Amino acid sequence: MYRTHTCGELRMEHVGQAVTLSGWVQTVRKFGSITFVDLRDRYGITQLLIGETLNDQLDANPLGREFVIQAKGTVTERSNKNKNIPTGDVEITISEFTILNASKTPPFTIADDTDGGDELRMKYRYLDLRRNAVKENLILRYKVNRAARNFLDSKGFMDIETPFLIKSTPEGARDFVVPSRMNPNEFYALPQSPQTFKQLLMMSGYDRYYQIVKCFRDEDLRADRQPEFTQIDCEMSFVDQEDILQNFEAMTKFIFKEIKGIDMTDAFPRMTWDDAMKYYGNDKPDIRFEMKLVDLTESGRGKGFKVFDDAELVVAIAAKGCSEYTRKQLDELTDWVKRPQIGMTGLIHIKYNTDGTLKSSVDKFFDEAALKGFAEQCNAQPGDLILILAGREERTRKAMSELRLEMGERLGLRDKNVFAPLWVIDFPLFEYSEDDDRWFARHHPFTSPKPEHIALMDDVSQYGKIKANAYDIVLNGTEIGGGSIRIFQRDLQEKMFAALGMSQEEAHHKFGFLLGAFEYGAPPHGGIAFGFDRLCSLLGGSESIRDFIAFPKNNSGRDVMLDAPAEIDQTQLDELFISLVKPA
RNA sequence: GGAUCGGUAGUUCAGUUGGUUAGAAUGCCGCCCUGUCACGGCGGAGGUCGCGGGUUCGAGUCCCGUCCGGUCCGCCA
Repeated sequence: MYRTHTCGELRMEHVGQAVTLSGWVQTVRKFGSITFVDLRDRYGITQLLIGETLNDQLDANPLGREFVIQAKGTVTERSNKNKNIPTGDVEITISEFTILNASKTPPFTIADDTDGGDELRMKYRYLDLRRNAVKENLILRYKVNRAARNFLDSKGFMDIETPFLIKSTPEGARDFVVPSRMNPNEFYALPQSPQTFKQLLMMSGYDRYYQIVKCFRDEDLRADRQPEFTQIDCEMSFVDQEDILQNFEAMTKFIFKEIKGIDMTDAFPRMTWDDAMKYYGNDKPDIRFEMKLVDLTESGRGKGFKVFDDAELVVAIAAKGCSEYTRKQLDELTDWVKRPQIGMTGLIHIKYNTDGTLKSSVDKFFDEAALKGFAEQCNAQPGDLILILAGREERTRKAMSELRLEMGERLGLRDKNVFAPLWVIDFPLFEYSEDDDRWFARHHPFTSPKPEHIALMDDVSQYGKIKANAYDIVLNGTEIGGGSIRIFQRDLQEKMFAALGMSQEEAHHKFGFLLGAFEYGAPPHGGIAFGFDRLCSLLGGSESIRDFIAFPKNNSGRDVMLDAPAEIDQTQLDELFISLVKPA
């Protein structure tokens, strides 16, 4: 038997017991004839006391960091207790120890405050995973997983697996593809989500389905995006949008209660997509703070200020208590909006001084009364700073959305420990792409239009006005989930494909299985999918989902530990009838 | 595809307008130490300054290219 206890469980009540522990050497502290060893495993750290009688063995086989050892001894009360660790009242007086495996000196210290940089920790991820900080994140992930399953199980949802080797779909993200050896020159695709399968399961009568499942999208990465990621994927039959919102609001509350002990008693606020865009400039508002966007396009015109007169959009925010900003701070903000990622040409400010006077960078064009008018529109108070951007509508709204978040950050209004959920509803069904000169499904092609908007589908000029029964759940400015009520009638689905520029033949070729299924009794249904990794990172207070994935990939989609992706043998290529073309 | 920041000892970093032998902390090795828990004391080893080219009497430092990593834009139904 390698161990009788773990390194995290011995207490005063165990004093006198003979125990055997196995684990990793965290540190060795030698004092001449006695030696202290901190022994670590997943459960904690226990101090070993190696006395004089074992000195010869210790001298012959010195212990180093990360050696795996087994130690036998007696639980003893410490003379000097350590209040910082749960096992700090006791130590094990060792009578016998065995080195099970030696270790090289690790490239970085396995400690809460490691000295290792990201790159090194990723290369030696198996060592990084020994660290408390990372371990706690994986434990959190496991707990969120359990909580979601417990909730869904209790509501009668059934976990059903769906295949990973499927067919490439035309819309959406780029697919990862897998060549088929048995079907030369043909490829599987890895699922971007189990979307069509879960709909088919509804048609098969499994009216409450869920899966915590990997999805794959071959797009460029970010701190919160991985090429393979995990969704809590759900679908329900015989439900309308309200049923789904209620059910998954309850699930979110359950998870917060289980994981954070937070009671979210109030109903989640709901905001239409139109309002989200208007007041926050994006479809995932961070509502931990107000600072809403105010449209000054009309009121700014006609005063001879060319920047406003020529702008498609003039938009402002009022930053609370920032009227004392210095020239330097304002210049810095101006540089911030001029960065290529934001792409504005300038920033206009109005200081609403505490004495009630107004001072702006455009005094030449706007008198005190006009400035006061702006201030009133922005609901600004003396002491506030009004920031204004003007230009092309889409870019300007986006830039102001970013500036709002930046100001929120600077003013400390984005507290990680405050959780502000909301539903964004009534998304547009379609989105126009200038590049492709055609309409795309904003959510996906299976999303149902609002019934009262179905008639508009006959007129392309009205496409922009059609709203969908689609919804996102947003937490602190991050989309943590989204879904829709689906189309379940063949004719409407065909209409949808047609609207997306797909010929009847093409639609049948790509989605014939789904259209066919609609003809054999498809129930009304809808669902939602939560971004599991993001949810975990939010609950764990981190910006990066990589911290919550045991073996994540880097920015370039590489696994630096495995050094994947990698070339494959010519034999393998031959089997797959694949020949390679060198990139230009 | 683009922007931006970084790459110097095992590790985390410093390194001035280009100028003597490239430093610190920590880790590692050796010796000492019976109550430490960030142990302590003394001593020691440890460098292809990412790589290639250029400018210069002289490059860690300046220029060009390239590779690697972080963050972001585009992209991600």
